[in-house]
Amino acid sequence: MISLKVYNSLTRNKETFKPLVDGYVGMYVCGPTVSGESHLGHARPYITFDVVYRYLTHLGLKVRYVRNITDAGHFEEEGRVAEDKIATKAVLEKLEPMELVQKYTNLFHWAMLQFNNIPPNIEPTATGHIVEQITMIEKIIADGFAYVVNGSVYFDVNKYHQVFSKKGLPYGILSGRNLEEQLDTTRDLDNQDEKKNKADFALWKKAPPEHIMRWNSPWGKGFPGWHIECSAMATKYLGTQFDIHGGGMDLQFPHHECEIAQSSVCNHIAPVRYWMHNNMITINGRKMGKSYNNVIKLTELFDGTHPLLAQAYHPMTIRFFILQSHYRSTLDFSNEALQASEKALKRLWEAYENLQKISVENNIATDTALDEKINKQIAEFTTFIEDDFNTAKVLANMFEIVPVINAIKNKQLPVNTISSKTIALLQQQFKLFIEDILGLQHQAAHQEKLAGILQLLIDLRKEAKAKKDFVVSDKIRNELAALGILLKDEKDGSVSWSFT
RNA sequence: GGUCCUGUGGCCGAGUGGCUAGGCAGAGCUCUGCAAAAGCUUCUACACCAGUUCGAAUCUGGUCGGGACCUCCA
Repeated sequence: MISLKVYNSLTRNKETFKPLVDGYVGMYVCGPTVSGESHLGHARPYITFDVVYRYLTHLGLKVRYVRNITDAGHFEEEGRVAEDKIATKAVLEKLEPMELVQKYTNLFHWAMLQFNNIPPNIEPTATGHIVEQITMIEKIIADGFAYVVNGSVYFDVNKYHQVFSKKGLPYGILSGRNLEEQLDTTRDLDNQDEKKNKADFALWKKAPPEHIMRWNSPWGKGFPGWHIECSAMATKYLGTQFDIHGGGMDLQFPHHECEIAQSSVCNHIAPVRYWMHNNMITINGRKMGKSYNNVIKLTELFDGTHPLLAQAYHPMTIRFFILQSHYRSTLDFSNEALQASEKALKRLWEAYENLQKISVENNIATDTALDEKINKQIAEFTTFIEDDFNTAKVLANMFEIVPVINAIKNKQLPVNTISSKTIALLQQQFKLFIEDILGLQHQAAHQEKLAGILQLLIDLRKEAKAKKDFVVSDKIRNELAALGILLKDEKDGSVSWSFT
């Protein structure tokens, strides 16, 4: 029996999670558009849903986690004919579109690895599923919910709304919008004229001659519309209805709303049971996004090259920073906040390492009140994570336990203050939550420090050699060798080192 | 114009009717050759106004501020 509660954007309620098929979970998360580098904002959904994936897996569920790669940019730019984002940039950078796509896909994968995100089980690409998308569009046309104009195909939102409202699936069910109330942003665009109604959205777009990415279709050469890829790939790999669909809140409308419409027409069933949306990362209170020109790229974050950054931040610091807030709240970025996270994570990690070193004997607690309190706090790890993944509260509880761990380690508290049973439980639960569920990992940032330490030893050895104190110089070299570090006196007088 | 979210102490950020959030920063103490670390103690809060209530940061109404979406966007 699962007692996990998740907030469902569709019902705007926390609901007890119940998989469609006992023991299995289908989860689809909107992946990146690989037309550029990922920024801090992008880190959030993938870390958030990584924790979701990890926790569901921990519950013993067999999760199929699908996260797409959008490698066919397709959107409209104001005042111009439809054009392909990726193709445009490719020209600027003098790259093949697929070369560009590969470059940013690789970079994305690298960043995900840095964050210790577990790769999805299936990572389908939009360009690899053109056939499925065309098939889906054909079905929608056959059912009368889409129309062809001049080589493009549009979804008939009004008709959908009329027919599917009766089935409890009005257009706007997810985002809570009324078609009539929307701001009229229609401008004098060629392709806007093609639409019967301004709310209609493209399923397939005719490719203008300069458009590099193009595929044959029953309607001529073109490329898929904005929203169809996710519907096609989710259906293919997770079935006509699946458990969880995740993504950023900014995708709720129109992207996810359109997915519901397309899939409902095609498969005669609403596609998703639980819609989960993470909130935005803001900077000076404003959403981080390309259009606001306020993004901090992940590479800039990791090496500290952005003007707003006082230093480089380790990916684990970013992960921790994100997990310290609830995923449905906005999270405001600042240098100060990241520095706080860096220190906090260090404190947590050191306590965790100290904890694992405490040897468990067979004590009975001398302070039963404290012992009980800690047991309660451990139990709450589960309570909190099951309350819509409240990672902030899980971490807060851990920090409440940290002083006790440190005090025992420093012998400021005797080890038998709390029972050995409690210590063993602590060791096990800290490991489970910190490493397995929150996915925090030991920082590899020590590498730089190690280099500094070795340089110091090399300098000390050099001084000893200069004084012909070979006892000391040999001691340094030999003991380092015993530790697996080889010092090499180069011909030019410099000293290098390597691991043996 | 519509839909929705939000306003917590120096900073970040939990919390949704009574009970310590937590982290970072600040102060004091203990420990300490010095420093650091660590432990203990501690100061700054719940935008404003009104209402409901025995009791509100938490519910209701209003005011003001910030934001998201309605266009690609995590």
